[in-house]
Parts: sequence; structure tokens; C-alpha cells
Amino acid sequence: MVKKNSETQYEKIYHIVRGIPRGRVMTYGEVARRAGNCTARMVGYAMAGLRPGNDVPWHRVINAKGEISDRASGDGALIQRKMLESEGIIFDTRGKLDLLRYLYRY
DNA sequence: CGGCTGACTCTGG
DNA sequence: TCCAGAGCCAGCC
Repeated sequence: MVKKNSETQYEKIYHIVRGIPRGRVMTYGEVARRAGNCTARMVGYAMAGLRPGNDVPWHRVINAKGEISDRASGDGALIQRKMLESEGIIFDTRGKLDLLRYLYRY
């Protein structure tokens, strides 16, 4: 399979997010680092640019604090938390999850 | 082509 | 422990 470098970093980011197994999460920074020359902001922006119909488990991407980032769109954060809980991830009373336990690393 | 924006992260006080 | 500022780069008008 030939890979085109013409692909945007977004595609790379999506691919990585798709590689996150169920019950695990990944931080923006980790995804960015694995994607290559990319920054956490790019990942965040890539997630923001997601469209319905994609098979990207965006809810498995969280910030470095182990928290769900507040986004511009309404209650997305609440949905994300529910999705993660649905996968067996337990949230702390402060709304945080244990990164040492759920963080997916290669 | 230039400037603004953003689901982040890090460091210092 | 919490708050604020700076850095970062691709996409869009």
C-alpha cells in the first residue's frame, strides 16, 4: 500500500485515534507526538473538525490532565464522559480519570 | 498573501 | 494546589 505524503496531518491523527483500543484513552500530546511533526493543538483542532459518519473514537482523546476538555459545542463533554464510562472507564469525583491506568501507550 | 482562531501543553509565581 | 501567560501550527476568510 502506498501512502501519500499529501495526506493532511488530520488523516494521520484520525488513524492514530482509531488505533486506541476500547477501554483506553490517549492525550492530545501523545497523539500529536505519534503523528509526527504535530502539536497538541493540531490534534484538538482535528477533533473539532470531525464530522458525523467517521469511525473515529474521538471520545477516547482527552487532555494531559486526564480530564475532558471543554469545547465550543454544547454538551459534547458530557457525552464523551458517558461514552468512556460505557467502555468501563471510571471517573474520579473531580471528573478526572486515572491516566496511569487508562492511558494507552505504545 | 496576511491575519485570526482553536477539543492543548508547559513553566513560573 | 491553583491561576495566568506564552508557544505552537494548520486551516479558513
